[in-house]
Amino acid sequence: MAVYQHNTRILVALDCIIFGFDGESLKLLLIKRNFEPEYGKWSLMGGFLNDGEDLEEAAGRILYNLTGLRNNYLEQLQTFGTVYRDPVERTISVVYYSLVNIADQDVAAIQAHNASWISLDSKPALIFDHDQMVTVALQRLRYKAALHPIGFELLPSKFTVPQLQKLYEAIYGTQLDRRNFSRKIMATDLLLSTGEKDTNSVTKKGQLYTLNSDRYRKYLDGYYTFLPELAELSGT
Amino acid sequence: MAVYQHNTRILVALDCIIFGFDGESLKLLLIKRNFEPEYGKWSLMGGFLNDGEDLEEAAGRILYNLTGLRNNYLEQLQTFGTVYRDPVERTISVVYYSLVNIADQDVAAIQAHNASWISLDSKPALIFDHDQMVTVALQRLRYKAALHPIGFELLPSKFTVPQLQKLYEAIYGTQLDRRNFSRKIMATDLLLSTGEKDTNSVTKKGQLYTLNSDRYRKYLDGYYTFLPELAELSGT
DNA sequence: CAAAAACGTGTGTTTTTGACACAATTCTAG
DNA sequence: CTAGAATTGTGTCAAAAACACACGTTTTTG
Repeated sequence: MAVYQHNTRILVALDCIIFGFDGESLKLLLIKRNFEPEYGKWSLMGGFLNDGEDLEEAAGRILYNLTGLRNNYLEQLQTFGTVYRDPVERTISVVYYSLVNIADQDVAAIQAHNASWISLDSKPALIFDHDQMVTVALQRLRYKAALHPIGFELLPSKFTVPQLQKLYEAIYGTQLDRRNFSRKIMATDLLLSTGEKDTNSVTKKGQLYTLNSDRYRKYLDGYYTFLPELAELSGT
Repeated sequence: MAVYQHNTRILVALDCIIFGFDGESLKLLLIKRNFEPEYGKWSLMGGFLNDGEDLEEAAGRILYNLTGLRNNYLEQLQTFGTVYRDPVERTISVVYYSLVNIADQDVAAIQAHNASWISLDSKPALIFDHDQMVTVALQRLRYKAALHPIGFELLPSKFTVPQLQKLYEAIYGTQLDRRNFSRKIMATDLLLSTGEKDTNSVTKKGQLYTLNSDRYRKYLDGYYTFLPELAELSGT
């Protein structure tokens, strides 16, 4: 087999940023490392690209190992490649982010990896450039969720409108008007009524909806400003 | 120096998608290869990541070699990493896209690389997965240009509103209403009047504006729907 | 059974969009 | 040197969307 001459081959890692939502706050699945390097510190879940493995496939494998979940929302975020980002050896890292329904997790797999769900508010410092990765991922999540209905990926298959609103409020760290939010979401025709009510609620039980997946796919292609009030320019 | 054991090191390439605008149509700077592999075929400008070189730095180097330009708009698009994308040897490619003012190019450097500006409409087939890269880049450009004022990067420092409109029409392949477009752009306060007029125009000479760079930077952070009519869902 | 908490729907005002009219500038043809 | 064609600049108005609030309903708790 022919090869390219005179060019350095380097390590290719993958890191996964795994978002979840517990009904109150946005969470990350992080690992307290019980292995080297950086034993004892917190990091993202990661691994190396194998021979004969596509990038997307490798990201899926890493996600599956940790959560037991397949077919989640998984999107390439960005590749990080400054020279000394990994002090052990030069390594570039292709970072993916994933949105999972926290209820579907494989608790045993998570414990086996010494991982836990941490609120973004109380996130510890992470190794290498993983903090920067999380920052970029959160930006991307905010960006995409304002224009595409990907928030549903973080909710159970049946959910109420107020739950969805709490999710958006957690993602953006703001308060939204309940009535306008409801009208906006309903206008998309993305929700299918199940007729059931949320039995977990303490007070009035909200109506449970499921996602209209045909319409969902269409909304992923185009874009729709779900939350115009979030478009505000940061500097003004 | 410690190293990670048992993991394959692979080649990391970079490819650059270089967009330009000639006043009529959106163009790509493509290379007719006079070197192996795939001698004689068309491809993107690319290269390999060097030791001691950041990814962003490498992309900038490749762009500079071809165009003689630095400090252009340069953004990482995505990393392509299916196993057999390069038949010579497994290689992942970190792809960047760049927006350049076509008037600033270094003609000698471009000729030396056997490159030319090709309209997107008449783009030849490219090697490997470069066609797919271009498709993704165009999607990204359309996405970003609808929400951030990055179109200006493709224009000369002084430009008229009709020129800007022609650019948007080329990016999206549609016709826009002149009067509504003007109102929308003016409302952003992004344009600074120079008092001069466009002497190249054949008929009525339009007013030349420059970009208000302070406001420009703010618009890059947040988002603003420059062209709401482009939000239409592809499937409906 | 009264109060508190959360849910669901409605209404009016303001802002933005989208469609279109008209006047002004500049070159060219006769 | 003037009429007409092409293009640029500004304005108007109706419809749609966004925004700010009001009110009634459901359910648990004390």
